[in-house]
Amino acid sequence: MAQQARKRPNDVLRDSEWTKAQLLDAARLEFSEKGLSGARVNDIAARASVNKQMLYYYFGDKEGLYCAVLNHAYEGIRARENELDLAALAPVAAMERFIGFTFDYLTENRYFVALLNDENIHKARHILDSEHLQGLHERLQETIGDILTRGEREGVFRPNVDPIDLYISIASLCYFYYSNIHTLSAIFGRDLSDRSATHHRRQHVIDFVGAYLEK
Amino acid sequence: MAQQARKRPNDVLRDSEWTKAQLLDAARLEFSEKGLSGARVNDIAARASVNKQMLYYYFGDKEGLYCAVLNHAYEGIRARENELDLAALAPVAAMERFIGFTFDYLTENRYFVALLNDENIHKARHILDSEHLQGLHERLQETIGDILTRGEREGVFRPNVDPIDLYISIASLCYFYYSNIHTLSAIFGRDLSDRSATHHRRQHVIDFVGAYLEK
Amino acid sequence: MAQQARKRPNDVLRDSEWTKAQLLDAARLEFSEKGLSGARVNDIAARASVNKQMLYYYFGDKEGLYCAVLNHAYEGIRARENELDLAALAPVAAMERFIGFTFDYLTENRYFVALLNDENIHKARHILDSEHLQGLHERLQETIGDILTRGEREGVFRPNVDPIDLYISIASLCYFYYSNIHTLSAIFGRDLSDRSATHHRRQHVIDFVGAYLEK
Amino acid sequence: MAQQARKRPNDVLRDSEWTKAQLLDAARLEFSEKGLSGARVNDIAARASVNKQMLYYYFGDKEGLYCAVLNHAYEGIRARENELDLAALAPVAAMERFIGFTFDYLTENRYFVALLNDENIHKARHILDSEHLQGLHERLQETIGDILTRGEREGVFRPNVDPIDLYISIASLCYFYYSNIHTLSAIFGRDLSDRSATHHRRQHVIDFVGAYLEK
DNA sequence: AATGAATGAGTTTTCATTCAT
DNA sequence: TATGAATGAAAACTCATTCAT
Repeated sequence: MAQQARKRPNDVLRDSEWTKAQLLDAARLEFSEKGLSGARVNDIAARASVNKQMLYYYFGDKEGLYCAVLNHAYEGIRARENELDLAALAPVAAMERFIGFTFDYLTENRYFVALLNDENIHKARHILDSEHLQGLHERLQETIGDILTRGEREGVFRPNVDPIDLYISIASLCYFYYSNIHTLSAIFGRDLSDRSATHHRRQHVIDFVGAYLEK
Repeated sequence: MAQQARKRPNDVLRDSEWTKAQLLDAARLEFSEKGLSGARVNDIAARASVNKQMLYYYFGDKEGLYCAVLNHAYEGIRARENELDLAALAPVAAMERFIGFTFDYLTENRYFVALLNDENIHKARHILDSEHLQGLHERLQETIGDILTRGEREGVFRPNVDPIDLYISIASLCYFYYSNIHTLSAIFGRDLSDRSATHHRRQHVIDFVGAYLEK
Repeated sequence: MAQQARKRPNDVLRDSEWTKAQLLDAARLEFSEKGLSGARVNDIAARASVNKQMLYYYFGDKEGLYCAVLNHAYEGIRARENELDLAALAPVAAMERFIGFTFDYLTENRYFVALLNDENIHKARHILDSEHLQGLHERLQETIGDILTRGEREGVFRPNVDPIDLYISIASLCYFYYSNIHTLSAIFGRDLSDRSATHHRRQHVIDFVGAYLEK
Repeated sequence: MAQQARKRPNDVLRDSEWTKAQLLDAARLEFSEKGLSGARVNDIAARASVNKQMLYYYFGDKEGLYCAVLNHAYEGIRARENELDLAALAPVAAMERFIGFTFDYLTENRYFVALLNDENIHKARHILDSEHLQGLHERLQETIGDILTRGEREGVFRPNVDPIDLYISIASLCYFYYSNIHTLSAIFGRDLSDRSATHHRRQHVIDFVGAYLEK
C-alpha cells in the first residue's frame, strides 16, 4: 500500500511486477484525489517513477488502469475483513468488531471512499460484470448473516434482520461521514477530520447500530 | 427542476434571466452526470440551447457555474425542508416526517447526491467560505434540536442526543444508499433502483433511526 | 487548386468557408504526398495557415478530412469531364478528346493518382456507400456509352463494346503510367516524367485504344 | 509465398533463416495491407511469431525490412516470368502466354500490386539505385523485344513497337484493374473481385492488346 | 445580449527503437 | 540468437477560453 522504495530492487520482484505495482499505487492516489476524468496519466507515471508508456503496456489505457485500481481496492478491504475471524467471537462482540473495523479501515484508507465516490459518478461502469467482485461479496454476506443468526438464536439480536440491509446501514454510517466530510465540515463550520471528532463518530455508530440490533 | 420550456418566453425583457436559468439547469444535469472535470462546457451550452459565450458572460468560467449550481442545489433542499412545518408536529411524527422527506427528496433528486459526491472529491473547495450556506444550515440544526428537545421532555426520545450527530446519521442512511447505489447494485448483484427496493429501504431507515431514539 | 493568398480576404469568402477551403487544399497535398497514415495533421494545419483545431471543428478528425478530400477530388475530375461537350463531337473525335483529357488531367493533377492509390490501399473504405459518387459515375458511363453507340451506328467502332470495360482500359493506360511512374523509372532506368516521355505516352495511348475500337 | 509452418523446424542450425523468412513473410502481408507508414513493427513481429528485436537484428529497421520485402517481391515475379520459356513459342502464342501470366500472377498475388502502389507513394525511394533490380528488368525487355521482332518478321505483328511501351501498356491493363479494384467497385457499384468479373477482364485485356499488335 | 470563429495549451495515446540479460 | 522490459519523441485529439462583430 505504502509507496515503495524509489529505485526498483533487483531481487525481490521481477521488474515488471514492480512496475505494475508502482503504477497501481500511484494510480490509486491520483484517481482518489482527482477522479477518473480529473486524473492525469502524466502525473500517475511521474508518481510511479515509471515511463508513461508502461501504463499503456500493462493496463491498456487510463480506464483499464482505473478498473485495475478499483478491483485492487475492493480486494484489499475484503481481504482484511476476512482476517477478522468473526466466527470465533460471540455475536455482540463480533458485530462490534466488524463495525469498528469498517470505520477504522475507512479512517485509514480514505482513498477508498473517494474511489467509490467517483466510480458511482460513472454508474459503476468499471466494475460491472465483475464476477470476481460478486464472489468476494457473497462471502461478506455470509459472514454477517452468520453473526445475525447466532445473535438471534442467543436472544441478543432482534430477529429477521436482512444481512444486506444491515450491511448497507453500517456502511452508510461509516462511509458517509468520510465521503461527505468536506461538505459537512463546510456547512456546519466544524472540522470533522480531527481525531476527537472521528473518535466520537466511531462510538456513535457502534451505539446506533447496537440500539437497532438489541431492540 | 424540470427542463424548462424549449423556446424562450415572449416576455423579451427577461431574456437574460431565461438564459441564466437555462444554463443553471443544463449545468446541474451535466455536472451531476459527469462531475466537474468530466463535464464539458460545450455540452452544457448545447443542452441549454444557448451560445457558449453566454456561460462566460454570466458565470465567469466553468468553476463559477459549478459554484452557482452547488449553491442553488443546497438552497433547493433547505427551502423544501423549511416548508415541512415540523414545529407543528409531535416529536415522533416530526422526526418521521423529516426522515421521510430526506429520503424522498433524494429519491426524486438524484442529481443532488451526485453533485455532493463530486464536490467532496474536490474537498468542498467550491462551497468553502460560503457564509450564506452556513446560515442555511444553522436553521437546520435548530429545527432538529427543537424536535429532540421536545421529544426528550416528553419522554419519547433518549436524552442528550446531539442534533448534528443525529442529522449526519439520518443523512448517512438516506444518502449513502443513493450515492453508492451503482456499486452496491454491482457487488450484490441486485438492482437497488427499483421501486420496491427503495420503498423497503425507506422503511428500514425510519425503523433504524427510531430504534435509536426510542431506546 | 493553387494555394490561396496567405491572408484571408475579408470580402470574398466568409471566414469559415475560407478556412475549410484552405484545409481541403492543404490536406489534398499532404495526403497525396504521404498517404493517410503518413500525413500529419500538424503539417496540414501549418500548410493551411490555420489553427489545428479548426480541422477537427470542421471535419471531425483526420479521416473525416480524408473523406472530404477524396470526394472533392472525384468531383473535380468529373466536373471537368462534363465540360468537354463530347455529345457535340463525332464519335472518333469525341473518343480522342476523352482519352486526351483523361491523360492530360492526370498529367496536371498528379495528386489525384496518388490519392486514389492510397485509398485503394485502404480498400476504398472512405468512399464506400457514397451514393453521391455513384451518381457522378452513372453520368460518366452514359457519356461513354453514347459515344460508343453512335460510333457503332456509324460503322466506325466495333460493336458491343461495354462502356465500363472500355473506361477501365482507358483509365488503365493513362493512370498506371503515372501511378507507377517512379517504380517504372527506377526499374527501366529512364525518367518517365519528362515532357517528351509523357507526350510520347499520350500518343501511344490514343493509338492503342484507337486500334481496339476501329478493329 | 504461402504462410510457412507455424513451428520452427527441428533443424536447429537453420533457426536464423527461419526467423528471417518468417519476418519477410509477415512483413509482406503487413506492408501490402497497410503500407509502409500504416504498418506496425509490433504486428509484423507478432504475425511472424518472432521477437520484435529480431527484426532490428536482421533488417536494421522498419525501412530496411520494407526494402527487403520489395526486392523479394520483384524477384518473385521476374523469376516466374523466366520460367515461361516464351522463346520456344510462336510470337502470337508467346504474347498471349505473357499477358495471361501477367494477369494471373496479379490475380494470385494481390499483395504485389498493393506493395508497388505504396512504394510509388514514396516515389520509389526504396528501390532506387538497385542495380540488381535494373538487371532483372533488362532481361524482361529482351524477352519482349524478341517476341516483337519475331512477330514483325513473320508479319503477324505491326512493326516498330517499342518493348517498353508495350510492356507498360500490358502492365497497365492488368495491374490497374487490381490496383484500383476497390475504388472502381465502389464508384461503379459492382464487385470486380469475383471470379466471373476477373475472368471477363482477362479476356478483354488479351483482346485489347491483340487488336493493337495485329493491326 | 448574443453569435460563430478561432486559439493554444494540454491530454491521451502511439510507435519505432534500444537496453539489459 | 533471442527475450521481455523500457524509452522518448511525436502523433492525434480535446477543451476551456477569448476574439471580433
